[in-house]
Amino acid sequence: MISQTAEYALRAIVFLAMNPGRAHTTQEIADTTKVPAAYLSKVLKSLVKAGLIQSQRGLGGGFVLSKSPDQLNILEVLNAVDPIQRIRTCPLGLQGHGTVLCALHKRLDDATALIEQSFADSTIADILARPTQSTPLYERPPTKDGNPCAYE
Amino acid sequence: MISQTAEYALRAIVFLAMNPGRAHTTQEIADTTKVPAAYLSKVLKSLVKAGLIQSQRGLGGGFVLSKSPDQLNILEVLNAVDPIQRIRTCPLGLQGHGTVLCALHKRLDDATALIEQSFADSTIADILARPTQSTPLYERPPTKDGNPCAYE
DNA sequence: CGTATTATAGATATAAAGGTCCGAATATCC
DNA sequence: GGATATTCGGACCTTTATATCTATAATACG
Repeated sequence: MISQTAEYALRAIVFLAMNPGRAHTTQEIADTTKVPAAYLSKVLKSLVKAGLIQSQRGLGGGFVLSKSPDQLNILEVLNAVDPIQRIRTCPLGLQGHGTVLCALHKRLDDATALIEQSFADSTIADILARPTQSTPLYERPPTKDGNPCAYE
Repeated sequence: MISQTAEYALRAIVFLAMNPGRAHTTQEIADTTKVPAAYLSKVLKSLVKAGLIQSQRGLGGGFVLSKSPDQLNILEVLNAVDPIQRIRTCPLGLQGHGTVLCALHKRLDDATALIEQSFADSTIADILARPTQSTPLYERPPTKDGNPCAYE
């Protein structure tokens, strides 16, 4: 459905949203989200480039969200690493079709639009707020002192 | 959104649905649908294995649909070559989560379900019936005698 | 200033998807 | 039966996605 890279990006964003107040290093995010650290580093770079997170080098450095979780939706995260492609012209390259899609590709693009809208409508804050039996990314609910990484 | 392979499979199925009555060779389908013939051959093999189309070797052979276009939906075609994967267990492998997904993965699976349903609801016949300005796969509308390949 | 810490950049390796090729099997036509 | 057309099965190649590794630049702290 979404690429591995997009999945990793979402995990990182959700982690940062759940742990605000200070910067978090690649290693720290990687450990909790169970993502290969070296690869996560690349993904985070893309997120910085897209302006979704900010980075800080050196001691005490790491990554923080650029904006509040209720102002950030899933679609923005996906588009930063692995853009959802709408079908705008005939994939067969037929001249007569031009920008008017045939029924098949219209149907496929409708589905794409559906997903696009669905992701645009759900913010990261929605995910954090959503009541479920298990906390995102964590084995058990975070501790009161806000340091969930003490677990495991 | 969907893989290249899935796109090719759909083109082939739509082509066969639009040209019933006789078998069509790999080359014939490839030419019209603008798909590399050698690769299409592989895709068609998958469709035969899944039971969506039937093959016939030798002179006059080729491929035909196994069932009527109104009994065949897009989801079946996709699942034959590139199955849509629902998220059933926690991708992080967290024990405490088990089969109950956390909010993030619940959200992603909801989107997957949305697409799955959307594709299950549209049959190949729907696509053929849908009025649009351009005929699926073809530069111009098929001729009266039912031989659209005369074009180009 | 020197050292530890951390992101950044780029080269390289591995796996999966996409694509090609060819010989064998099967069917039709004469 | 022989010639021809066509799928089938598998080996092979190419490109892209995923992942790792190493060196470098920026920052903080003493």
